[in-house]
Amino acid sequence: MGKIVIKRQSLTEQIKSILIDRIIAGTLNPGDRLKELQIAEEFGTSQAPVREAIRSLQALGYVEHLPHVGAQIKTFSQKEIEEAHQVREALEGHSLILANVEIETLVEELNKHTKTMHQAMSENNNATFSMADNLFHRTIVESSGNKQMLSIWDSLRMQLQVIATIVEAATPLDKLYALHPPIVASLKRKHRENAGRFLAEHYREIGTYWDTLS
Amino acid sequence: MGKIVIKRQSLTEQIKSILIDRIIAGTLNPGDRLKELQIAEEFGTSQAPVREAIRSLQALGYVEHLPHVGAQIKTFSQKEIEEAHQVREALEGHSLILANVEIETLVEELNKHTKTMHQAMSENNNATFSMADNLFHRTIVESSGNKQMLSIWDSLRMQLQVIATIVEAATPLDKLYALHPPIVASLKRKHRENAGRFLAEHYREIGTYWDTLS
DNA sequence: CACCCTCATATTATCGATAATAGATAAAGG
DNA sequence: CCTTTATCTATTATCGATAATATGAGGGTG
Repeated sequence: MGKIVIKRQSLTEQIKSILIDRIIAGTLNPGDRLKELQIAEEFGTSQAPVREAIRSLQALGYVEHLPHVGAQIKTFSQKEIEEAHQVREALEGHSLILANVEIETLVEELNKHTKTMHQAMSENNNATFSMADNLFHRTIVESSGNKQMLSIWDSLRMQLQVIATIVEAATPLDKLYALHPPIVASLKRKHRENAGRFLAEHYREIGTYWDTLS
Repeated sequence: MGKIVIKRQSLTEQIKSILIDRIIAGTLNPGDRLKELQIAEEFGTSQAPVREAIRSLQALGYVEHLPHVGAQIKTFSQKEIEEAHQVREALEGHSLILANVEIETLVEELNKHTKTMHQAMSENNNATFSMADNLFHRTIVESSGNKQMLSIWDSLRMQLQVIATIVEAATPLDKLYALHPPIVASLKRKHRENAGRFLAEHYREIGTYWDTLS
């Protein structure tokens, strides 16, 4: 029966998602402090669920927590961002080898995303481009059929989203776009190792752009 | 001055480490429930720090939490263990490519661990073997100079420690041992790609042993 | 002026108590 | 005898209040 399930979410969960939304939306910026009681007052709750929400944001890598001092939205050093890129490259590269699904299906889906990128590029729509770019890479990891791998990949999203926006604002989208079709093309020919090489090339280039910016 | 710093750790931290110790030591087994008030009573604290400690164990992947039901030590399915292996292979493989340190130094350290393994093997000391095996692989990831990669690798320890013990108890240590020297040998000749291949071989074999056991 | 205290203040960490919930058990109805 | 509904119980989730702590301001001292 199509009974509507009203999911009673705990306060902690609700607060957590609101805070995450704010971080992603940029209402909360890196460096901002999260004061438990202040937030509690805003939501009309006690300190406890806010505190728990913050701790769980910490586990997700959104905030940094110092004992007896408090939490603040995490700022990412250049080194950390480089590291995150390397981890992603490792995961994506290995996913290409594992790829469980039909290569055809994977290629098709990847093509969908490159098309979106292409479209966004011609409209100079950075937000859409960024999203499609993200989905492209996520699709690769998804194809491994390894949930943990995907969840780890996702956990790095926060750090990289920041820089992605910056890089994509400062770099010609066509150059970024051009890094993707070769990967798909290699896959289409079932040359997984080659696809891996183009993936490495992709990350090498991103690194270069990032370096020139910072 | 050599003044001894008594680190005043928060109750949460203390409880957390005690619980982790118990999980690793096997005092707490997969499936066991963690009841907040019961643990609180044992430690003579209130519910709050226990609850926080448990949530942080959850973040670390040691326990599973169900709303309004509670937490229990996580049990790992075969699928999850396989996934964890794949993630480790991805990270180690990419670390071999990144390896920042002098290859010589790396080779030397890896040799140290293979020697320990060899020694433990001849004494049929599974515990030592397992530890050296672990260190061997951890050293590889460490050599990448990527802290996040190492910390993710570490986070998979829990799941794999369980199976490592089982596999190593049931598989001739010499077969397991034999999988490592080729990796070092390739590295010594600066053939990183080859080293990667032997690493893949290593994980393939472990997977085989694991399959026959379950 | 630099340094080391002391104290005030803002905020986290912890407490003990209560409310809310899931799951088990018993009762009711067909 | 089975199914559904009500009640009970163990436990988590949340509350409001208090204790403990870090940080910064001021004030004294060399």
